[in-house]
Amino acid sequence: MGKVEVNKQRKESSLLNTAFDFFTTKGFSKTSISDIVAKAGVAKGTFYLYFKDKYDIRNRLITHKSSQLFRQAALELEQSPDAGSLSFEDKLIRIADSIIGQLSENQALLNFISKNLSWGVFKTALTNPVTEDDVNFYDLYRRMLEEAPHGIDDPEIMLFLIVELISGACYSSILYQEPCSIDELKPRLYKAIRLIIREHERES
Amino acid sequence: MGKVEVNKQRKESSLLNTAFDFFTTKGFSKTSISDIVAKAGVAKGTFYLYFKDKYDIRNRLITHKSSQLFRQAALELEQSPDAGSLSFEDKLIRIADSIIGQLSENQALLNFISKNLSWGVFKTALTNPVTEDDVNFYDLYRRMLEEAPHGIDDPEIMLFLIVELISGACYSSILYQEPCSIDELKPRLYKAIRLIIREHERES
Amino acid sequence: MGKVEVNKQRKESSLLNTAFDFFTTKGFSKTSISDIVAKAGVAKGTFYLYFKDKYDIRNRLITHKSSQLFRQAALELEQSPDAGSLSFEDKLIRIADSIIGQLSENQALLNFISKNLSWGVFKTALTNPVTEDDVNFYDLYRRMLEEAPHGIDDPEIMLFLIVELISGACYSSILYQEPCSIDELKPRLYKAIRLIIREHERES
Amino acid sequence: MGKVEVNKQRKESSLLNTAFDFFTTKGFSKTSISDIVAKAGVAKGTFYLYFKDKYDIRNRLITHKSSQLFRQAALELEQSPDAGSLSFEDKLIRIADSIIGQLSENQALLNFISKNLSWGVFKTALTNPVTEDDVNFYDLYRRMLEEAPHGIDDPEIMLFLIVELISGACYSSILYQEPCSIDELKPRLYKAIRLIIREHERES
DNA sequence: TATGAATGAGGCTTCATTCAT
DNA sequence: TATGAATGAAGCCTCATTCAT
Repeated sequence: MGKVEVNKQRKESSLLNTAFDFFTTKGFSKTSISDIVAKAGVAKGTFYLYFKDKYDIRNRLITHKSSQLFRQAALELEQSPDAGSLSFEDKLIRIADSIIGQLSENQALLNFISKNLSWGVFKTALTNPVTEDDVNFYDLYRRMLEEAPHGIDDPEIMLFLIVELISGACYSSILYQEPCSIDELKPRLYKAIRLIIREHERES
Repeated sequence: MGKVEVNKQRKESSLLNTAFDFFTTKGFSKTSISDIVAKAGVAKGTFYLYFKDKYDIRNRLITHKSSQLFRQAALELEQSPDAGSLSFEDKLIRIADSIIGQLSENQALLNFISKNLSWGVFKTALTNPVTEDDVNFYDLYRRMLEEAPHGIDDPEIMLFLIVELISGACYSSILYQEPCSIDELKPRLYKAIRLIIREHERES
Repeated sequence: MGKVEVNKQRKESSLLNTAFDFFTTKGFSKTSISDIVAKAGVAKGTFYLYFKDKYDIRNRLITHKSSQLFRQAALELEQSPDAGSLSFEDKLIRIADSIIGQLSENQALLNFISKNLSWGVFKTALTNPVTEDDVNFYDLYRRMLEEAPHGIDDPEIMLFLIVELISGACYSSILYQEPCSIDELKPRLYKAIRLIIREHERES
Repeated sequence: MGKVEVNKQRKESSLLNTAFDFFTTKGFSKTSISDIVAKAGVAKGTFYLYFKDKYDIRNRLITHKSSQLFRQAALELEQSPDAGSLSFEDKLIRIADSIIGQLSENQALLNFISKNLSWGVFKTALTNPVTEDDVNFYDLYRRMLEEAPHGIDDPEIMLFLIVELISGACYSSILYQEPCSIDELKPRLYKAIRLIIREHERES
């Protein structure tokens, strides 16, 4: 609240942003604390007032950035005029499409996240928002599930399969155009996702 | 031929094996050249006679180990009594199953490969065997394709999707039982793979 | 001001002195940073807080030591009782004699400086004092020139010739008594210097 | 004589030439034996059949190259049409001029020699030719002295002073145009040399 | 005579982290 | 809370030289 409080927030933010810039451009292991504090304009010791160590700041960044990805996707879905009329399957595809879009436009972010992502970190990111405006994607997902007409078997496994498929596919096709560009891949990818969803839909 | 040549082979092997042990137990970045040479019983300088640097030995290991994974899978398929009667789809599932089996039993290998794998490296590994007994999986895959009854659309993309799905799924479920154990995951995973394959099968 | 500042000064001094000792006894290329920090009693990393690298500390030493040489010579000249009555030519000879004297008594210094000296470094040393008590010899030289009765043509070239002659002559004769001892050489050397000066004196 | 003998000569030559190329371009300490043998096309061990160590090849190069400098200067003087009519003083100036000319046109050589030259090495170079076609400059100098009309006092000291003056002056003015270009310097330099010579000429 | 694999000490430098101020 | 000087282990790599072939 007080000036002091605000100032602390500013410092932490500054460190996070600077670290993110370096991690995405130079890579984690080639970025030094010196780099970060120098550009953030604080003393070396100060870094350790805000973060336990180098890994701490990285993990906080990953969860925060992943969360923002979903936050943005959820927002886009919500604000879409036809949101009401979309099926569960369509909504998931929309979310996937939004995330792929964001990653395409921010390849540094994609690289940073993929290199460090695991389902575990991921789940944490989506379940335990770090900032107040981080989204709790799991709540959203649960709400969506309720709308599914026939119910979904093993919804977490289903999400898991989809996330892994997307994450692997994006990394390779966006960053290296391998085995093809993301645009060429999309139809195939989305079809595969739809098939996985349908497979999990409970027979009526 | 001579003693020298044999000795060189032994040294290189020794370095590769030792490095692999360290990479899989301590991790790549926490393994030092000193660690490797000390345990391999050679001088530090000797390391640089065989490998350009630390990254070089890692890449050679990844490609070699990946190749061996497929080699073993191909071998098992070939030696299977019912090999002749299997459909294209079934054969792919068998290969996947073999690889997942190997990775389940060698989690250190799984960890090492996943952390460092990309489709690019992967393709290289399968296309350009480093050792003479490394398998050229691409040839095998091409032969299998020919047997597919109706032909396959975009066979490389299909393989890509399957590989990414398996690789992501294995990492999380084998190493961390997240979101469930690999055995629980298998039915869902294999079903998803079958769906992807069918989607790529050309309509008759 | 504070303790810290004083401590830093002490550390830097300690490093400079220790480095000088090693450079003059073991030689530059055979002196390692390890040698220096070990004897100076600081950590290896500390060295790099004060100097960019090994070359940096060498250059700072050369300029500083050269400057001190001239500082001492100028001081002796100034304090000499007959200073006022000396001609321009005599003053230069006095300075040369003082420097040669110092170098004779400190052969390690002579060896260190000669091996690394060039007119460029030299001029820098005399023009840009590094410590506050380093002397600006160029100012002194300019003042001396004004006293020359008829004026001097190309005073910088003249100084250059004298310096090169002295520096080459000292190195060989002081350190190796080749082709003769410095004492035997002096009359010839000073005569040569006087001739060079006269040659540059403008005809009245 | 035999083929073997010739082959050995070729190898040694090849090593010397290659080393010279590297020393003059990369510098002595940054040139490795590996560099030399690789380019010379011989094995590493072979190097040590011809030279004791790295310093050995450097010293042999310095003496050889210095000697060639004088050889060429002596040759030019000899072939000059007016050679007969030149005074002792003029002949020395001619030699100096030839050497300065050669060094101007081969700055790499100048740099190499200056960095490593001392009167001791120099004298050795001129007294003990290494190749059969290296010149014994001392003999020539002695013959020239005999022609001097009145005789020369301390001829070695005189030569020493001249050599040191030229060598220092060349280094700075040819390589760095400091304090002026060699062409601007020449009149002053030659005049200084003439004065030194005259000073050593015995009064009749 | 010639090779080149092997050596291993040692080089320089970086960096995460601590702690006195 | 903030600083930044100090640490010192550890990192990677080079290279002159040797020696078995």
